[in-house]
Amino acid sequence: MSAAHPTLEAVAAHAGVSRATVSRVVNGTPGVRPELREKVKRSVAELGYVPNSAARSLVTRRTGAVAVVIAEPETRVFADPFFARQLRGISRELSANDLQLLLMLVEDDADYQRVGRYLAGGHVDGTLMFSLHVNDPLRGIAAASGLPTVFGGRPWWPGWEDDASLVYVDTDNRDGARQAVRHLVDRGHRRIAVITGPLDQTSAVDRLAGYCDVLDVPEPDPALHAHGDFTLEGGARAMAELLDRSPAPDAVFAGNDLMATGALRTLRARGLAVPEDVAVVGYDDLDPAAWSDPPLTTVRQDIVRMGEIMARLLLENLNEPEPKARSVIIPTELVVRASA
Amino acid sequence: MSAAHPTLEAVAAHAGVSRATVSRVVNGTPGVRPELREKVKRSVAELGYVPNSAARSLVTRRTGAVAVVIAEPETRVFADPFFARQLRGISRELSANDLQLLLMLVEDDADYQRVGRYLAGGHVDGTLMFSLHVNDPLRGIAAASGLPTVFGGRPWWPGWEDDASLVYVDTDNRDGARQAVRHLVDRGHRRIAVITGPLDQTSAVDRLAGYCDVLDVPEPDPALHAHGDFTLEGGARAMAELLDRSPAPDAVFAGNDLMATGALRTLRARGLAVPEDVAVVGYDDLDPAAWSDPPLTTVRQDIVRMGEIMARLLLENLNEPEPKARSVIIPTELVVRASA
DNA sequence: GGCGAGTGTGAGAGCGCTCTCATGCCGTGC
DNA sequence: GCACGGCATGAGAGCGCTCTCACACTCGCC
Repeated sequence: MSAAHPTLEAVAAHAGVSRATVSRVVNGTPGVRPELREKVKRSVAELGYVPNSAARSLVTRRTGAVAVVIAEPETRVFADPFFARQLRGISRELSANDLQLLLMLVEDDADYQRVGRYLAGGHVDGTLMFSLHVNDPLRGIAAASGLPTVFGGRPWWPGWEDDASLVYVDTDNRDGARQAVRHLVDRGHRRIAVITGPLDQTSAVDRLAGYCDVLDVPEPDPALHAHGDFTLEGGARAMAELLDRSPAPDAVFAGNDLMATGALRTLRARGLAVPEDVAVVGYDDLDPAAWSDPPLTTVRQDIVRMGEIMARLLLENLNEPEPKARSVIIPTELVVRASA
Repeated sequence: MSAAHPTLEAVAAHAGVSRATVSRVVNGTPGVRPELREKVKRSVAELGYVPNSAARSLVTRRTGAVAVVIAEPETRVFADPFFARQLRGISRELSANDLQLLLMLVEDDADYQRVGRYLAGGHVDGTLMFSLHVNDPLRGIAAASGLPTVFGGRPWWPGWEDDASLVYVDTDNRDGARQAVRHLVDRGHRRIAVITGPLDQTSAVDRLAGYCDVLDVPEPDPALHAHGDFTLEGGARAMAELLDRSPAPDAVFAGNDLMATGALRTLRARGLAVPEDVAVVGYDDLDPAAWSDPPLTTVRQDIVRMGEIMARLLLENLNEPEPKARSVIIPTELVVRASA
């Protein structure tokens, strides 16, 4: 509990130099004689000096903080460790660059307004935004704030492709789906069905597109397409629907592991063997995928890395006034287990 | 992209009053004629004035930010939506009070140092800390920072019970376990086994204590006690161990849902019926508990609320120089499903 | 030996705000 | 009619820092 917080002034007096010199040493600005530099450093250590960030950012116009805005429905945030992983990656990268992570969870309209005001108030240097909503206000909020922004997940609003200043990071959902479906094709499956997630989310849409790519169709055969909602129950229900059609599919690509697990449940209930009667592939490779019975063949995406890259892109934009960072798509990888 | 950020000065000029008056209006300080107050408010709105927090906190010595420090092994943070929920609760409460949430994830020793320096630097008004580690450095870091601090989860270090200034929030693990085991007893089970989590975590220890309470023993019967690690595999293994002893248990209380699910798997593999041959109770009531086969009887804890209460206690300590907030234990609730 | 270039250091202004204190105005009471 | 208390307002200092600019000093060169 040293004597409160010493100021620059105090350190300067202690070291017998001017405030300016101490400032230079503290900030690593060149142009200070090495011996003086050492002396100042000793004083800093001795007094336990820590710069006052408020005073600093008052003059530098830099806050040293980045806002992470998450506008997701509860379900999604809680359903999987997605955000925990993402935050881990972001946190790593930011703290390596001495930036603070300000977390803003938005739930209702009032939150959007609060976030908007806060960002416009210049309390942070940049933002990282997460949202799946088709036409989320975050896009406008980010623009209005004038802050460098990186989006998590491919955005989806009218004309986004033409917005050259837009930077986002996403995993390669489309290619992941391609790998999954190609695997099924390679195993000799002919009637490959698809259970899609909510088609107002880019991840679900892109995975469906990958499925179509491999089968070389513009749209899925309605007989082989069932709609799920990324939940286990939805997957179970969709699988039941598919089985009730004839001829029944001999393989299923589910939009995520949860739905794949639901499908497995339905198959077991009907006495069908996996993968002999029906092969199943999931998506995400969350822990439960390996625990399912049989263990799930699925697509893995590196979420921690996605967070790191988002932070890194933002850092680039922070330092260059002219944003030159471009969006990044993170590759995905098929993990083959017993279910297909 | 309005004309940069107007200052107090600008608003004052626009409204034809002094800086001091604008400040009074912005901060809601009484003693301004209503009509003047209105006029100033109009100017604020018109110019889109937002106070500069750096300048403000430079003079008030308040930062308007709270650090949330999470020092948890990856596994734990990712294994369940615990922290997402927790953060949701904290975030709600903080933003309702116009406080920012600064998230600090600590992974290695360097992180501890960084956090220590940061907190000691007075960049935040208070901290919320999470750690399960027996002797986590966070305790010392919190003390050294001199900041109001609330811990998440019962702390566990020598002499913590005598530390009157300590404030923590936890769920009532012990009573939750009591409810679970009492339920098994009430159903007529006689040989009730327990699968514990890692006994260097308070939650695992407290749940074991609740088990002992109901059975009225100082320690679990070694024949009925197996060690797990809060993972599915661990639960499966522990269940196998228990079944290999004789006489085998007719019920199992697992320290969490993951281990309970593992136990179910082993039981199914051995052709035993649940709950007829062996009843199973879990703990946590995460989503997968309801999806298991059969659905898990388990203990629910209100994690969002835990976060809210942590934030609320911190707020009290922030405003009262003399900490008077006391720790809070959140009640738990048994959820009866098919497994017991 | 004098001059310019180069380098290291200090003085001082000012970032935007809060808050104390002085000032001015009104109404009340004798 | 004058003194006084109370209330609304403004002037100004100062929070701790950065950064520009002026100054001092050293060196090399003609």
